Amino acid sequence: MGSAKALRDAAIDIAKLRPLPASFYDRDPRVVGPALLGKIIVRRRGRYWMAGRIVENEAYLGSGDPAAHAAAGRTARNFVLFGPPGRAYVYFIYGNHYCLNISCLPEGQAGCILVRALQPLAGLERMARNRGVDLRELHSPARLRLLASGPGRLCEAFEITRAEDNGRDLTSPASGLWIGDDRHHPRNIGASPRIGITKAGDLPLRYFLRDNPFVSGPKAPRGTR
DNA sequence: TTATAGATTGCCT
DNA sequence: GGCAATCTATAAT
Repeated sequence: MGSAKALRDAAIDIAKLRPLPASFYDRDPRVVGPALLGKIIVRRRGRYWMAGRIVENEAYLGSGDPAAHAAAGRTARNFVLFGPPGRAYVYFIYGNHYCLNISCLPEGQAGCILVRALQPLAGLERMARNRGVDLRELHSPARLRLLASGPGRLCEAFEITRAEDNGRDLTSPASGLWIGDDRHHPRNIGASPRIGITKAGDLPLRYFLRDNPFVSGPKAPRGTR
């Protein structure tokens, strides 16, 4: 199968991956967002594992960003945002979906990156099972986009939940959910307003890889700049 | 191919 | 009680 070959190819790359240190995230989200494009999220579940390249994300600032969950201050829901950098902030939305964020800035300062879309690299069969996608249709580009193109979709594909993953340290492979640097530095980064928010909708804080087919949205990336 | 509504839970006011 | 950093099915073009 082609997907089996893709898994083997990706396995070689994953072995070389080095986890991004906490210092990587200890910066302004507007810096971390573009820097995270091209980086690889790895999920290990026992002897199974999955990996995907970050192709789209959004920056949320602390105070001064009315669209951020941290805008109203620290609560039981968002306390991870005020903790150390490089931790998973997972929240539940619209009664159906989880979304994965990564805390930025030093402890005491809120700010994060919302991961919006991944390009599946390894473990495609398990992602397909998690997402209810027919394994026999994974050769179709349109079907592949259903795996992890969208913040809710990628959490379902990677088995990310608030109960299990909120607060998880993403800088250590031992945690089973971490982000690696393959030293691939993409060019051609686009920016646009953030998706699905009602406040501060004009700020261009959404970052994506231009021309990458796994960026979320009906077809082409909405907005450019 | 695009537009619209419905689902469904938990957080915050 | 209202609403949300979404996704899917269904309808209409």
